[in-house]
Amino acid sequence: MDERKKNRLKRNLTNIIEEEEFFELLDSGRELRIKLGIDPTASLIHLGHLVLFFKLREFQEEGHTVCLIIGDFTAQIGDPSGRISARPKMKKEEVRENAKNILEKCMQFLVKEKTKVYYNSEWFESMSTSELFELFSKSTVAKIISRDDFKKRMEQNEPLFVHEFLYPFLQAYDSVVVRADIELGGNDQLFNLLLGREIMREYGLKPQVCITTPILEGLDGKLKMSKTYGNYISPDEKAEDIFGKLMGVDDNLIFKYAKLLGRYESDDEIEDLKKLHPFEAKIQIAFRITKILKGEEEAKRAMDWFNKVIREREIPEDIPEIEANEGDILQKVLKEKGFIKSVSEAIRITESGGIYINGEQIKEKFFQLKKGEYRVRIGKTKFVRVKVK
RNA sequence: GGGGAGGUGCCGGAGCGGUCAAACGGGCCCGGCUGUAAACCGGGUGGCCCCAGGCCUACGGGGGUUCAAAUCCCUCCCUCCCCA
Repeated sequence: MDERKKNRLKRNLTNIIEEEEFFELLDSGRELRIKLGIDPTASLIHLGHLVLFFKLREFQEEGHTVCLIIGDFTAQIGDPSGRISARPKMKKEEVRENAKNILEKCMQFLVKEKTKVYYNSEWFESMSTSELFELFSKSTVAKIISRDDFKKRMEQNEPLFVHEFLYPFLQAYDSVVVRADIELGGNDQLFNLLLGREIMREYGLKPQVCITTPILEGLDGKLKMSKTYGNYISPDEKAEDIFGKLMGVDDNLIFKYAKLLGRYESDDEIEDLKKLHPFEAKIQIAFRITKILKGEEEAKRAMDWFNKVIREREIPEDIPEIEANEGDILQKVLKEKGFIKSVSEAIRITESGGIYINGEQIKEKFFQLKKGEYRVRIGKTKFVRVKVK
């Protein structure tokens, strides 16, 4: 395999264990099996997942096969990686439903013919207790608790449940079942991946190579992007929201987004972006990522929307319309129609100057509607047309 | 099995008989500024009532003491630590 291709596969990886083995595999000319496990703990995917999918896709483009493991069994246990508290256990039906959605979404970014899908309930549901204990006997307690996040939990007197403690074994066993050549994961998965390597060896298999991608920080700029933290961008969202949220990413962090999600050829391009005015750079990156997710047309529309609605504060044409009667209180109408969650909230927003009628800020806590048509803005991004009879 | 600590709003974390819809921080919302839904600054942040005021629900669950409880007592559930 030529250097350029190798470098592409190697780009954006934080760990390759072991690098020598990695290149040996690539040079072998074999069609490799690249494993990625996803626990369907939520039914959506976000940019954090996409970092992984984009990497997998690069392997597929070189002719390799992706072994996608839907952790429908492990989702019920909950991966403790990087978490300070235990994940609530999930119901089977919920997991099944999530699994279906997740899979569908994954496939939008992967090459179908080069993807093998496995559900780990296939082997764990029917595993006998003796087989299970056989698996647990392959490593030691000392080894497992040496994990950083486990140590932290214990130091901070946070509960660490036994099922969480055992989780890594199950993930490792997945690798045994699918005979992975390489397992990909986020950087915080490194421990789990490495255990897979060891466990495979214990089962007499050739140990997998472990590769990791950087953790993508969410919109808050601090925590890992995830659904539970609510700091995510999902490709399912409207182009406008994706674009807008990207524009809200911290000026410095956006370059990481560009690097991991922008599908640039090399880091030189990222360096060039950094030379631009921060705003200009962010616009370009937001556009590029939105385009990758939603296509050029929608990306253009989103950028246009951003310029008009957010920057110029124009009221968009295409807004929801509701009806009201003369004499109704605007704030109450907005609550009833679901634009604001409570009347108290509506009044609060009014008091802080967040409600505009036809472009003019209103001050009345109880704004009485007269006949006519009003274009109402609530805060920066919510609009309604109110028709009063 | 024994001993100790603790469970508070979206989250972290004060409060330990009234002045508590609950300090402080984070998050979120609104506003200002601007180059953006960045950064920074200011304000707000249970619900209901046309609301400078009033009412209703809230401090793990249930019960009790008291004019009055997040704060005291009983009981149940949950977590952490130490010893065995």
